[in-house]
Amino acid sequence: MPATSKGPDHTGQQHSCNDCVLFSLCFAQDIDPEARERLNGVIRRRQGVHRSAHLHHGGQSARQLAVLRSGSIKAYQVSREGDELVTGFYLPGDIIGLDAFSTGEHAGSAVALEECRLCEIPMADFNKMLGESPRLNQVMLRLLAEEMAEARRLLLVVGRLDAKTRVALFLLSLSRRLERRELDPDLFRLSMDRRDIANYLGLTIETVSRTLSTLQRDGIIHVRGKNVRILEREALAALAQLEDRPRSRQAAG
Amino acid sequence: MPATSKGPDHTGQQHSCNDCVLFSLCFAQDIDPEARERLNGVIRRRQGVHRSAHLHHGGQSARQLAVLRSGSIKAYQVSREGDELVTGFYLPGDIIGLDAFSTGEHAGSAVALEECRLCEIPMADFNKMLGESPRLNQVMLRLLAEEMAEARRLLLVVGRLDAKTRVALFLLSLSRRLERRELDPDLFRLSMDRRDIANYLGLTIETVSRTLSTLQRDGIIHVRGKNVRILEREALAALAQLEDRPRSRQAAG
DNA sequence: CGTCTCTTTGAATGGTATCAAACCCGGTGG
DNA sequence: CCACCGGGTTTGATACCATTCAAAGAGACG
Repeated sequence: MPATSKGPDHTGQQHSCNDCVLFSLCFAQDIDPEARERLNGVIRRRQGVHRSAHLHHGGQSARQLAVLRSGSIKAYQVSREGDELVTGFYLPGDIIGLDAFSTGEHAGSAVALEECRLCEIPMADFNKMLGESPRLNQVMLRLLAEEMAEARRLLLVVGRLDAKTRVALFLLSLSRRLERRELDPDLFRLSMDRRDIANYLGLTIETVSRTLSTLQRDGIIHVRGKNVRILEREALAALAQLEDRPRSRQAAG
Repeated sequence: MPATSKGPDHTGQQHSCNDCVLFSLCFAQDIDPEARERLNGVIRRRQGVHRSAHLHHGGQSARQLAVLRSGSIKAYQVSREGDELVTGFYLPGDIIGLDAFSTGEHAGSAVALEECRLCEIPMADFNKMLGESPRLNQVMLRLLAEEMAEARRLLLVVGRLDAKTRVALFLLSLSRRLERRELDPDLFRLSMDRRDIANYLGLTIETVSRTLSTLQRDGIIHVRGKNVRILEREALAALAQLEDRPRSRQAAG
């Protein structure tokens, strides 16, 4: 039990993963209790990470791994020409910084979309733990493979589906993730702006806006600025799934 | 030194990674000599994998990890609707089956595009080795992170660039990979058909064909069926890089 | 020398980008 | 309190590129 008698999370004061409200979402649940104990010793709780603050930039050598505790974060990469490619959005419980595992340098950047709190694990400590715990390694492999699968899904969405389907999938995906975090899956706030959504989906701002307007006109959702309410989940899911799909042909072989 | 006095690779008879001509490309170069020794004990050399033969199907539980020794392989996933999504092409030295690390089941399928030879490592043996060698784990993490980076690159290509740029990038990428394998980077054969290329790039067969024709008409490449010769690498690279980039380019559905 | 598949080419359609302008909203200062 | 901003968002008109539909050409193989 926590030594502090305060609430388990709102204070940001608890010092053990075991007491964390996010425990069931965090990778810490999957490692041995002893490893978790060690983790507690090296984790730095950080709060007050404000909007537009960067967790890391692409190319930077990775100083730590982070788990998001509250708020939301945008992951993106910058091409040589200077334009941005949004690769994903992190929600509480998500782990940030896996992209540095290949080279030791971050492949992309991560920036807070709103006020955030984090658990940071210094890379040196983490690497030491990796060297000693095969179990932890396997958990990391699994997480990376999952992120991989996510990237592949996005590939399908971005490369092959029409605008309406992309937006529908985006909303549903977000809704599902919120639900897993025991938040309202039908009424939520988009912490990213239209530009980020458009970039993420491989569309333009105007198309995203138009598509949202269309969905609203059809009574499927209600949008007002960043606030979204899903009115007809069925209809949205229908759009996302069997919207007459362009291209994509059958397999050979 | 090999006991057999034949050539190092063409026979497929050598029984040690140390003698393999692909050693410098293979992940085996990165692990401890002892681990490599153990690897040699469990590796199954397999040849005569013919065109259209599957290495594994999506959903199948992973029986082994494989390293491609010769030939080429197509990786793809199948959606519920039955259509195929080509996620990549493997060349000699590439490792196949990392997608099974999250669930133990393959996320996608892999099929030979031509006659292939492989080194197969039974999953049971490999997992045991993983449990004992943190170094091997790290190598796997790195490989997975690299495949991840590759997927992200593809995301950029498929979701945002116009057809000409996509095709140019595809050709250049292939060319570079061949060069690393000490093959001619300017004259090669596409082992995949137009449908696979189109699917991989998120385009239609016709568009790929037309684009290749245009590149030929402009004197940048020479194409005849599956055979490609790069005539003006500079021009091709120019197309791939600073082709006036739309904010996002996506086509009709 | 047919037949099948893959590839190329042509013409028309259509979805999305683009260009442009209005709108909304929070913040600021008069 | 209101006018004035400036950013983000929405809406409209048009252009363009890739898809689609259609058909001819080229290879592989019996």
